[in-house]
Amino acid sequence: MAERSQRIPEATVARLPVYLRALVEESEAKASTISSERLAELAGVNAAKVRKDLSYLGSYGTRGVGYDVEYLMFQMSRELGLTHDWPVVVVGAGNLGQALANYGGFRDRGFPIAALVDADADKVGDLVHGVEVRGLDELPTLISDLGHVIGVIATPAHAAQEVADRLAEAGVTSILNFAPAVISVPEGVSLRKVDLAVELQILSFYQQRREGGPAPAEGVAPAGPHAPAVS
Amino acid sequence: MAERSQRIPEATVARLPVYLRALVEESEAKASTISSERLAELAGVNAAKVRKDLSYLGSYGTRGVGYDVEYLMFQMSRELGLTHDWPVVVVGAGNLGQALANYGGFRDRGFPIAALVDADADKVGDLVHGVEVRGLDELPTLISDLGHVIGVIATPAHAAQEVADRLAEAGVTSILNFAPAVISVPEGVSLRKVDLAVELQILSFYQQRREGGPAPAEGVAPAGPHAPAVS
DNA sequence: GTCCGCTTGTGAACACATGCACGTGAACGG
DNA sequence: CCGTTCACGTGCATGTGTTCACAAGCGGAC
Repeated sequence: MAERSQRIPEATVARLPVYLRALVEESEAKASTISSERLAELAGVNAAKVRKDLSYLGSYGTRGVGYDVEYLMFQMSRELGLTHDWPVVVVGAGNLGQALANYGGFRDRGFPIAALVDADADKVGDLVHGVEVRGLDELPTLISDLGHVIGVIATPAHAAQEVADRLAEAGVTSILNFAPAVISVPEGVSLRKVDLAVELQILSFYQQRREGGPAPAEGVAPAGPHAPAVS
Repeated sequence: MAERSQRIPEATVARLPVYLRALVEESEAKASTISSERLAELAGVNAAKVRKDLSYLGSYGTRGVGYDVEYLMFQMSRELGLTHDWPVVVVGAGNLGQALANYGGFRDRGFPIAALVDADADKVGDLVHGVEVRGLDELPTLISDLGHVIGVIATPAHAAQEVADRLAEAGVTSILNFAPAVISVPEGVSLRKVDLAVELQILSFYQQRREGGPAPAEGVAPAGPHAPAVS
């Protein structure tokens, strides 16, 4: 097993970081081995899923015993590409962009904020948590200096697609989009999105269901004063 | 059809807000009808999926023509429970909590920040974007005053589970968790999570794959420069 | 050396989601 | 009034993900 190039299902990939975090906790608690059941509890999933997920990485467990915490952590970090830091370039120095730069959690987890970029000339030169804001046209230089980076889009929606284009053009192949807009990227570029308003709306859907289904208003003309503008 | 209580698949629910946003854009562009193909383009999915998703809401389209933009927006808002505002209570007035309070995008979309809560007595009383920071023990009062709210956890990981417990106890049934921790909630409470570090780690996985698979280090310690890019 | 209990690893069944392909019904032109 | 065109709605096949259940294998006891 441990077929190096075997494809790992997307759903599994998304859970690996959660397992890793649980392993770190368990490691700090001085545990040397961990069972799939315990790991499942910490990760909030069921044990069978843990075993299947881990089996994609290889047969790193010992029957009757469990998994060696340190060894599994190491293998998982390696698989996730976390054996070295990935510099992060944040585009958009507004509220969110600044909050991201201020948040120390990224550096601690191997994702140092290497640059903060904004289109607004007034912001260029400002210092945010020790990082100087750069102009948007410096992007290509920055990125070729830094090597492989992860690009984060924290701009208003209307600017998101252009920023994505520029990032891709500059050679960035991993992009995390916080802007509330659907953007497209060339083949070979990974894109993930985090849309806070969408998350709230999904919660709204389920809450409203629990309360007895959609409002009864049925039939009549679409015109009239209805829902608040939701964009 | 249009069976009110028919279950809508989770994957579909997660796309509805994206469709809604696209519809708002299209509406602002003065379009009165829209085809599944156009909507698919705007939402970044394929047309068959759009039609299947919309069919769960009811047969609101017209064959040969498309969907009436305004009417569909209305029905979708209703289904998502967006016909009225949902006040949001943010717990944790650190970096992220303050950024959320400052971000105007939520209010515009029907999710006004109604309260900001923190355990740190030094922060209580501060004003953040016009919202006064309250103490954690005021939570029950706040929530019973506000009615149905959405709770947002923006605390450090170690505090997340306790905050979730307190929110649930106070009657909150929709929680969005930003803390990098797995938390559990009672039956009947919806929980969604946004974990920025996890997103970055997922991107790291795919980027590292593109570069030629995990570092070869099989036996022991990591370290050392990794494989060159293989594009 | 053998047995026993424990936990992994995985085949198979099931559930869920996606995408195709085509039937269906509405609008419109002649 | 009929035929053509268009785009929706949906049955079906395919693919992806989850869960169950159990054989296989390891470690420890004796």
